[in-house]
Amino acid sequence: MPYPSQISREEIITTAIAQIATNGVHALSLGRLAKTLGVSTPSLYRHIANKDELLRAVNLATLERLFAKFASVESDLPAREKLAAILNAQRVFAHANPHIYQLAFTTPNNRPDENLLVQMVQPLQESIGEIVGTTHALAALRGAIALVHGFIMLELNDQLRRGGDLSADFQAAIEAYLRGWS
Amino acid sequence: MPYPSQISREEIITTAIAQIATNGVHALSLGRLAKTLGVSTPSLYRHIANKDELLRAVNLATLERLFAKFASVESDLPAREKLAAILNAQRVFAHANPHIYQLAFTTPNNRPDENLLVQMVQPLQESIGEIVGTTHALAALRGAIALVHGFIMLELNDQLRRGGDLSADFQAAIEAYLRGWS
DNA sequence: GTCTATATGCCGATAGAC
DNA sequence: GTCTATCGGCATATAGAC
Repeated sequence: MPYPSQISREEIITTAIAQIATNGVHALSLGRLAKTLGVSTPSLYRHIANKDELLRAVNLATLERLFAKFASVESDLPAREKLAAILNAQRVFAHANPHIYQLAFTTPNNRPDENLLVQMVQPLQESIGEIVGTTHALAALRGAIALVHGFIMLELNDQLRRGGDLSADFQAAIEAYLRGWS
Repeated sequence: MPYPSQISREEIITTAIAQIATNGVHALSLGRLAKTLGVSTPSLYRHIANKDELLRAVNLATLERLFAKFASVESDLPAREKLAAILNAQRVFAHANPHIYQLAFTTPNNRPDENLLVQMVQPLQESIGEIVGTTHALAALRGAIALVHGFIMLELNDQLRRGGDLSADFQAAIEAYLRGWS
């Protein structure tokens, strides 16, 4: 038995996610990844095309996890509460997985499939539609996502440093935004 | 005249900005930068401490340029129009300088001085205060910046791909947000 | 104090043997 | 499907000429 290692693509992706999660994307090198898995660097290329393709797989896994959080929000809540719960779930997820979250939304190369994204925001769009009506649903949806994503990005990059209760400000901003559409 | 090159720190920063602006941060290497300037790589270290310090200088220049755009907005406009003009100026700047803009707001290492940022958003904060009152000024300011920054980030990373008029949606979202605070 | 020349040790990636 | 060997490029650092 000359080469007993027998590595799998899933293993590679999982380990890559773990390394990114702890120290950021820059901490992920194929050399370190291979060493952690107990194989040599070139062996990885039997399972992944290159580093970009690996990152694309990482981002797909991230979006599926976030999507699952959206889908698990109590579906028979009033539209406004359900919407608030979804938007809050995104922020909670981002704070629990800061490096992973930012990687998924800021790398233009590793963009996932469009259909997945549309499917992902489906629960969001439905709740928004109930509140603002179908005419302005897309604009209102884009603004809501922008508000949530922008707040998260500013927080994760330490750009909101003037004290106060950031969670309270987040809630207040969302409530104001939705009030404005009513 | 053995060493006629006579390079300056300003030249280095300006050239670095140009290289980042055309092809992104990843396109900036000190080797290429030195070659463009007609000197060897180690020569750069006489003017900059390292690459991170250079990027910090680049980001400072970016924020000063953006700050200038804010300050040049007609100051005797009604608060609401002035605020809309400032927020729109940020989006225009970001689209004109996508790589530079994202670098300035997404790298945790190269964060600029806090005082500068506070000073930068001064015109913004004043307009917001006039509209929503001083009690909620900070929360409203954070939400406004989050909405604008988030929309920009989603646009620049090609995450808003379902057609429609993105500029119109941007304006509508901001108007709704401000309405909600009134 | 400015430059050049040179060196170390990473990185992603490829070729070819087993 | 794994390995060894190797490539070019990268950031960084030091020695020494002028």
